[in-house]
Amino acid sequence: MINITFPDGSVKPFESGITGYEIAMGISPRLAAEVLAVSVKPASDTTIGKGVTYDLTRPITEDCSINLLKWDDEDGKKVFWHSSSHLMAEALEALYPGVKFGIGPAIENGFYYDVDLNGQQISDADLAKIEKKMLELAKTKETFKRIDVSKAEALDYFTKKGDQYKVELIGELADGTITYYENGNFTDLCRGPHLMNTELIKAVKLTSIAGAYWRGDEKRQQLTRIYGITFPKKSMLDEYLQVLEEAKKRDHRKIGKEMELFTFSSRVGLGLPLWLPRGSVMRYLMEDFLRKKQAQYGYVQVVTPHIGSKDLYVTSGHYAKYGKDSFQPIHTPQEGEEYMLKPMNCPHHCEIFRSSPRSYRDLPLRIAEFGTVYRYEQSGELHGLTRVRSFTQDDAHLFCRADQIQEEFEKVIDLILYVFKTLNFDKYLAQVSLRDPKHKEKYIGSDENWAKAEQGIIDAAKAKGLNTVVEYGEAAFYGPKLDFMVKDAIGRKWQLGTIQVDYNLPERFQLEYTDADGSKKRPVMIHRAPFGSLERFTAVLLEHTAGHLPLWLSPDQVKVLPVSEKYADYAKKVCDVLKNSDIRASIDDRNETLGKRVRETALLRVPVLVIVGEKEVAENLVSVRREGVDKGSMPLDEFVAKFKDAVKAELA
RNA sequence: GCCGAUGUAGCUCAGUUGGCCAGAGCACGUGAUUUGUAAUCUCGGGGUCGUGGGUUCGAAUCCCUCCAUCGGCUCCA
Repeated sequence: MINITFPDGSVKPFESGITGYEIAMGISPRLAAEVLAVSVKPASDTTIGKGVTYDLTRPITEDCSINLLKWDDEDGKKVFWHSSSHLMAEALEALYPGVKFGIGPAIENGFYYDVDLNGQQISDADLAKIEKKMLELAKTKETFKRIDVSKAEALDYFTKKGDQYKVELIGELADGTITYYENGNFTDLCRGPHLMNTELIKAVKLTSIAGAYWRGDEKRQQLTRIYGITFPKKSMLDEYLQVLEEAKKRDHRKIGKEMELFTFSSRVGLGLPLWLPRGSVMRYLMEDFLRKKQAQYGYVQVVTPHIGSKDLYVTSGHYAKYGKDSFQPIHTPQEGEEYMLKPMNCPHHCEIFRSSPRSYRDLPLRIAEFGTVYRYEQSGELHGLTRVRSFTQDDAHLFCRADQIQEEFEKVIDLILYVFKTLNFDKYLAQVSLRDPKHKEKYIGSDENWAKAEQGIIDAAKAKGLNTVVEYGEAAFYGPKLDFMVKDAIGRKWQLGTIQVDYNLPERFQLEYTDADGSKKRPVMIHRAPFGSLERFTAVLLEHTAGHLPLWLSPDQVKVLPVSEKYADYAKKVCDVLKNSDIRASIDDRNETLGKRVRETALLRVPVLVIVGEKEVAENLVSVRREGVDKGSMPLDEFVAKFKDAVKAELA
């Protein structure tokens, strides 16, 4: 007998060898029909991490805690999509004889399979045919069978089949750990786990075809990657397609153009954004917003140049690591003198720390800068404002003592949460990235410091009540970190806001402070950026809000529209009053119908319209429309007061 | 950087198998109209069909080069 612990904490005994499916059936047949796989974490495994996902038919043979995975669980979806990729492979094999398979994993939204079509061509037009075949096969309720095989057997099978990719993969696996999965006529080398059968897959959409190198190595064979997504219900697919459609509408590149926020020019250069006047208003507002808050949190603001001598980056170590792939050094008339565009602000800030002797009383020293940095991203990687070659980080470096890490983290978390709240990101998750405990040698800094910092981060996240996941091995070589993942209005995830501990740069720059006992100590450095970069944040914010920015951040807050030219003078007067009250207002008294001007203003996403005509002039009123909703008319001063209150409420 | 697709007016797009001076809507200019909450009407200007080369009697259309955009790959201090 074995003891199995359920998510609610209850423990029940079972026969050893019981399967996830049998356990689910024991609870209810309805649950069993819905459950996709089971997460098993042996009692002997005392790490914080998740369990291993088992097939529902795989025997469970030791004391463990389990979690029955359904569609709503990330890992449940993974199994579903992984099985779907096998189903697609089966369909491909049926339609394209001789096709060879690379790898076919589940990804965040669906799955893909890298295939070598053996000289055959495939285009978008063929996808429908493959989808149809998949659904046809799915209906036959093929079971996924897990089979243990020996290495020799597996090598023999795929060598005979002529699939050199699988042969290569098998070559790297240890004998005794190799499994096949079989569905229908398709046999694949696969660790699993999989669904019980294909019938659960009710809706299929193959989304795109792309080239991908075998094992991501551009020197090797190029394979065809086919992307797809599947669902257990047809309605879910429809919903998903609708979200895609919505995402297209919210594309920040499109909205940025419509709202006249930013543009690009190939003559200026790839990936170098030009902020237009309206976008610049927005950007300065974001800076002011954060600068003000940071001042409250004890930050000091600095300004540093856009270039630095090559030596600076040799010292920081970045030259050795990234120099080759960066913008190359700038030469001067002086022989041997070289400067680099700064790829980050930290080295400059380290030098600011060094500019004067520091005492433990000075710590934490929080140095902030909206620092523009330049990174030579590969041309194919550039994308709107999310991936550019010049961007401005809302950067700050906190120099502190080891025992201050937790408190500093807590403060930064507060700051980030304030930013999220003000900009209406209400769904987020914190990811704590720690060392890989099995490979401590990969990281610099002492064990003691790492342990202290990691615990500090975890405790800070807990103290702030964050919904947290811990990932081992995800830390940078120079320190652990905490990242925020936010979900936008249509459910997409973005990584925003990051806090990182750094043991490396203080060492390289020989940073020191004098401690209470007169001894020299090395400070810890924390990098943090709530927005990440103004460019990327703007992109995410535009997609999150579909361009309907909060009032305080709208480049144009109010548009004043006279019903006809007859009321233009009154409209001008109203507009002046608004401007004098620090409201970003402008007038549209063009010789166009009111309907047309309302429409155009709405398309520019100006949040508030003030309309004045005969009645307003006579009674000294304004008629107000906010985000398409008529708010009726009111005296001008009442409108100003209400408007200011609304802005204040947003920033509270 | 690599693979694939795309590139026609400021924007969104038509342009059949190569064949009259290359089209539409919006935007822009003009005149009329003086408008009450998402598109008033008139007339007009505007394009080396991404670039350079080639095939052809003839190229937006076919071929090659380069550039850019989009989707992936790789990378992300």
